[in-house]
Amino acid sequence: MHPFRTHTCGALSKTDAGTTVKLSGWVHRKRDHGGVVFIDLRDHYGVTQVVVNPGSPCFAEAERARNEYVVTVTGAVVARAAETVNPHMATGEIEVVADTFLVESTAETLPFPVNQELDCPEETRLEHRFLDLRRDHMHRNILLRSQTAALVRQHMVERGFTEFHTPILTASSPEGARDYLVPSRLYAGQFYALPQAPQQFKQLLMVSGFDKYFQIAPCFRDEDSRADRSPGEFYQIDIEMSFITQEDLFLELERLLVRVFSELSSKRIQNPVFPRVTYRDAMELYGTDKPDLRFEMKMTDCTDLFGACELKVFSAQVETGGAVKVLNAKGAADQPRKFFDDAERHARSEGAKGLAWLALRDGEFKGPIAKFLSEDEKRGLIARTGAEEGDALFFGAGRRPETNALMGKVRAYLGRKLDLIDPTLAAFCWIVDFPMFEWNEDLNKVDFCHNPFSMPQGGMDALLNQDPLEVLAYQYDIVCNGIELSSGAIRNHRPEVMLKAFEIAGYPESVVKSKFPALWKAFHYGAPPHGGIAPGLDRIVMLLADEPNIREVIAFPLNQRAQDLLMGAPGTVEQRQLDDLHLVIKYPPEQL
RNA sequence: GGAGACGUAGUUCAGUCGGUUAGAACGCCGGCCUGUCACGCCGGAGGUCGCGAGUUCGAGUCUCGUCGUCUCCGCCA
Repeated sequence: MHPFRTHTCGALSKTDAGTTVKLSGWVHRKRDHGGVVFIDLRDHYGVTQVVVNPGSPCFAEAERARNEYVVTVTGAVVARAAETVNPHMATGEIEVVADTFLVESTAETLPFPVNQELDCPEETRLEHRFLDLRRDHMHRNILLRSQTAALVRQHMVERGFTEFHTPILTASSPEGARDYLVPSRLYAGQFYALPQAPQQFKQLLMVSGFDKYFQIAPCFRDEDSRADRSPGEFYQIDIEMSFITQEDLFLELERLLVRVFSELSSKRIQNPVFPRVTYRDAMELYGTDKPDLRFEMKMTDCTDLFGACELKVFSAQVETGGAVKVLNAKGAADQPRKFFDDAERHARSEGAKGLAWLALRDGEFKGPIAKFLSEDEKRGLIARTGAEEGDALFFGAGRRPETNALMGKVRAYLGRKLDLIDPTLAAFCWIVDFPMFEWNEDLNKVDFCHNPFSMPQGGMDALLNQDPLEVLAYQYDIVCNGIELSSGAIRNHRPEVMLKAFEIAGYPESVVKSKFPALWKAFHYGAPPHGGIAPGLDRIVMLLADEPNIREVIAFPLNQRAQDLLMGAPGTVEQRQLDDLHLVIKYPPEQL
């Protein structure tokens, strides 16, 4: 038919004037003047203005064109007259005067405009994702994702890492998230599971003597979604190294992230050597293990100031072992009443009964609880929080963990509302020294806090001689701008230490052997000390693109209810397929 | 599983205290227009106000239920 196009719509310039080109693309916009017709033709590379003059034999065909028709045009590149140059357009110095104009395919009325970035319901966008991805914004996000993956690969290979492909059909793992199961045809009643992460495989590779592993690994978890958590599947930059310390791993990952963020975003990295914050400090100062360090505000523990306070909810905390935590919102005293009301409403929506506040104006504390505080208590507050004229203090009181969590939410709210967050910053930090164990309230027993395969700090000695709830692990998180990119750990490569750790959490030797047969066996044949991390690719791209929602950086995401409305997944299958897999469907009562 | 916000034309939205025939912009269809670039001008079509009950003389508007979407909690070692 017709040969492949000779040029693209993004790169023509004055130097091409006089040449004949063949362009193919989508009708981005049409301006029909009756006489002359202008068509902005768009392809993957950009937009070029095509001019169709009334005398042209293809004039009638061009007038037929509508938005998003696919057309092929041949014609001469012509330098525009000075007064018709469009400075807002990369190709604005030229235009293509059409000799031939072929409509390749037509388009129905669009469910949403492609040529402008208008908000429209996400459901509509996902049902027409192929159109949504044509839009400049999404097109750029998906390109950025590709560039990120390419840069990560290049960097890791340059650093001496080897890329692996680990199995997608694997065994169900007993702990962690809910698995996606794949029924076995050959073995009735048995199932594969899609990997929640290649965790055990990468550790086995360390035992196999590959000492620097990486993989941009698909991971599958059957858990509910969030704005920064896609349902079903996501990608991790999975990394594991042998013969390293926690600090070695930190330096390696800092090198990668600093490079990715410097090359692919305009954000300024707050500290190229990421601050280390202990888990305990993170909870006490920021009320979360993923603090947004783009702004400084920390909470102050004022529990002991209020032992004799008239406010029972304050004074009670000293006796009951709870906490009174205070945030100083600098300069917020003059905020309108609505600001404080909204803060309280926000706190209530987070499950708190109330949130107290004081404003320091004209040298005096003002606010609903001011009259209950003694002069000593007020002086103590000023000394403790550094409150000055014009500041506002926010109080939370109750059980320590819940109060920390609540005030963490309030801190995030204040950061947003008071415009304290510098959007041009990338503020990374390491959260270190996670506890090895925690108290499980439901089961009334000691349980693993995070990954049972982490090495306890102090090794066997710590497990034998310390209160289990005091033992820390070589377990860490990497956080950026309040988003957790990954957990990681120096692993426990010693079978006897592993056994002891599981014993403390109440699991006998038989459980370790039966639940984790591969690692258990491998660690008996010379296991190197090793550790790693697996930052989420989707979340990194989300930060690079400055998107609030992870679905904006995934070409074909599931919706919040884990459905793909475009492809129709999940969907029912033929009885024959069920028979092959030895499956009988047991419907819940409401679906019968 | 729980909570909150939202649901009006293809799309984004307005719609007053419950009151006549539910509006605007963009898009779509038709006509006019030879230099626009978010082209312009004229005309037209397009609505089960998510769905179902209820209150009322009268419901887009109030109440209840339900469905859907998003956000959060639970969950995500």
